[in-house]
Amino acid sequence: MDVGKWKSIFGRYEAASFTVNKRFGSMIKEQLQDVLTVEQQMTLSYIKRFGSCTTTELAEAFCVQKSAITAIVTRLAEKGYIHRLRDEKDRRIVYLKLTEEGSDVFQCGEEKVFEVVSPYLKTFSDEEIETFLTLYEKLASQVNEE
Amino acid sequence: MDVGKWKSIFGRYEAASFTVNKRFGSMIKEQLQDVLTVEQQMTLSYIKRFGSCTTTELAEAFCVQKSAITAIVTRLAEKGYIHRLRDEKDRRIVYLKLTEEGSDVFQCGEEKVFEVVSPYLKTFSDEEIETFLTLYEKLASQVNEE
DNA sequence: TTGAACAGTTCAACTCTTGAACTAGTTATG
DNA sequence: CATAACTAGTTCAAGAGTTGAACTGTTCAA
Repeated sequence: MDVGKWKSIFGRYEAASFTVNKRFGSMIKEQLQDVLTVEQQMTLSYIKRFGSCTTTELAEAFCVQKSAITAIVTRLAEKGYIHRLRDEKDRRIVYLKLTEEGSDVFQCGEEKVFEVVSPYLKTFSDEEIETFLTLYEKLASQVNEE
Repeated sequence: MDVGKWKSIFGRYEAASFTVNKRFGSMIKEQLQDVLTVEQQMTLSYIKRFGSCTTTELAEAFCVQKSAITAIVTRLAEKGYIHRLRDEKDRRIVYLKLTEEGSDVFQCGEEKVFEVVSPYLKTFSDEEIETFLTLYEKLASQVNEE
């Protein structure tokens, strides 16, 4: 009931996320220049966070088919930023790890992204940012329960 | 100063937005099926909101080159969802408008997207959602001041 | 009048994505 | 044990989105 209220809330969410995502996305792309694409940076980020991971894991986290991940990983491997390691026990599995260079390139990009994004976060008070992040994280965890 | 605190906040923002955007993006794509892509739906949404608009306006709003918009608009026009109207006074300008069918297709997609997204928004209390949206909108407006 | 600026398009090249078909390896069941 | 079903990952063709350079056509100002 009160569908109108929720339509209005949905519309506000749509508009805000559209603006923030397009603008931040464009700034991030600009910072990464021609070194990495945004998807490639996120892929390195994911692997770095978990130390190593598989194609299947990445496909689930990114909500895409495994073949999409294979393509991205192949490009990153060609650039020398990732290497593939076969599991000795279960030889179907391929572990993805960052190379030394991949780790450096990621870190450098992340630093640049931080420099352009953080000024916007800093316009909020401590309390505001904490409230905002807590609610955003709550939304993320709800959405993650599939 | 206190760079560590802002790195941590930045990391939390990155993680939450990654999860929410990938999951919602995938759900939205699934709802739109093979009728429209997400970008196409957002393009129709923008035109609908303003009644009519130009390629240049869309390129600015979407933070992409004009040629990217031309490609999307051409596909939408081929499907019969948009028509192009030259300005009679300044014949360089092309106004984009939805066709009857384009408006219907957009509305139908929007309804389906609402059905899958709104349940997640509804898990918040009235106060939480209002606080969250107010802060998200504040971020959007900050980011919009280029 | 002519040159600069602007709106939009075209084109080649690239990345990302899907979905189907495939290879290779593992597990379960009779 | 054999073999069928499943699993991990890759390959491939096709299509969407994107960039950046070159282009057409139009407007405007010096």
